[in-house]
Amino acid sequence: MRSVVAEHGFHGASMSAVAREAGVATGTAYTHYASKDDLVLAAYCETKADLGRETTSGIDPDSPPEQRFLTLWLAYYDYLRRNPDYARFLVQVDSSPYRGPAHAAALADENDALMAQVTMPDLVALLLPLPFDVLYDLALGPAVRLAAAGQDLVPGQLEEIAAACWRAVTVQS
Amino acid sequence: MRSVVAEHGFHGASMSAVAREAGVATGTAYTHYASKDDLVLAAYCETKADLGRETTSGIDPDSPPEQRFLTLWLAYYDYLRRNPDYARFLVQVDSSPYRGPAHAAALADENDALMAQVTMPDLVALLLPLPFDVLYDLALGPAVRLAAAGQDLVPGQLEEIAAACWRAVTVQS
DNA sequence: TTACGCTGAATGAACATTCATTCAGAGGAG
DNA sequence: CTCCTCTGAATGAATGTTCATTCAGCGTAA
Repeated sequence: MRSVVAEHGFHGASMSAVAREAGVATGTAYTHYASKDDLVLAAYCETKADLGRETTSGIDPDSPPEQRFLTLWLAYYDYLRRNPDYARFLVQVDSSPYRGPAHAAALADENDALMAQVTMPDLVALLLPLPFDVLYDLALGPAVRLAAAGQDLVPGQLEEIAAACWRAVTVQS
Repeated sequence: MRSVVAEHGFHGASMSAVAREAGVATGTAYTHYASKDDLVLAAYCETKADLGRETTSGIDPDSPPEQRFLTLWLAYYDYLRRNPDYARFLVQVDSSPYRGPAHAAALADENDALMAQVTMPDLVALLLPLPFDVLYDLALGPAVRLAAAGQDLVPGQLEEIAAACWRAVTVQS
């Protein structure tokens, strides 16, 4: 599902196309998922969970909030740059009507390593008083979209952009 | 088309739904547009053209580049905040497979007031050497997505975010 | 043998597109 | 003015296609 949506959008992501890509028969999808929506949501949750796990594991919990954010941002970009289909899938879900249900399902999953990171009080204290979705869009959203665009950036640029994202969502001292 | 896509996504945007929203019969759409894709592209071009025109008219060409950018950014947000359907439509096109054709069609339209603004040499000299799409995503993309989210921001926050966008796409002195 | 997951053709709903038909109104003749 | 004809945009039911979903049956493992 992630590959087909990444390549052809939700338009071109028929269940038969998804099953073909997965190397199984059309009906097999329905032995694992109740419906197409269910499959989309499951793919979203799985992707977000993997992403959260992979990108938070290398963060030193004792470093200052800005440092933790920058490490997370770069890990986000790096993981999605290596899995561009995931990035393109996430971007499309997040700007479609699946966005609401998908976020709800992802939160319900819990065990979210990313959530644990971004709700640490010393970091929260620095954030602008905006809804979580808006903060995400401004802070980590650019990493996802940059990776989805498939544009290679030199390391120095990446860090500049990550720093700009940090400034965008924190109160300026 | 813009309203229906904004509300229900490309999924829910059947030609009959679009025609109903427009208050005409299904077939009438085809007396004006060759196909559904043609209608989507036309809606995108029209929206982008309106947006460019409305948001660049108040810019003082003699002010410094950063000032011009900030004025443009705030006008962008303001116009789309007043037309949230446009914002939601643009966001969905820009992360779908329509993105490529839509950008090509919008550029072919020319007469683009926005293009004239962002290709002024004194501004270009300050920008990071990145593809135009990437710069747009980092610089004005947040204004579109913020407006699409429908979140009201206090003026001070807006200007902070606009400034962060400027820093994200320009070389840091 | 049973049990079970996988298969892919079959099904009916929904879709984009077409086209025979309608009809408001423009324009010319008387 | 009235009457008649013509025009072409608008109509919406009909068409053929594609889709999500189902299910009877197949192969395999125990």
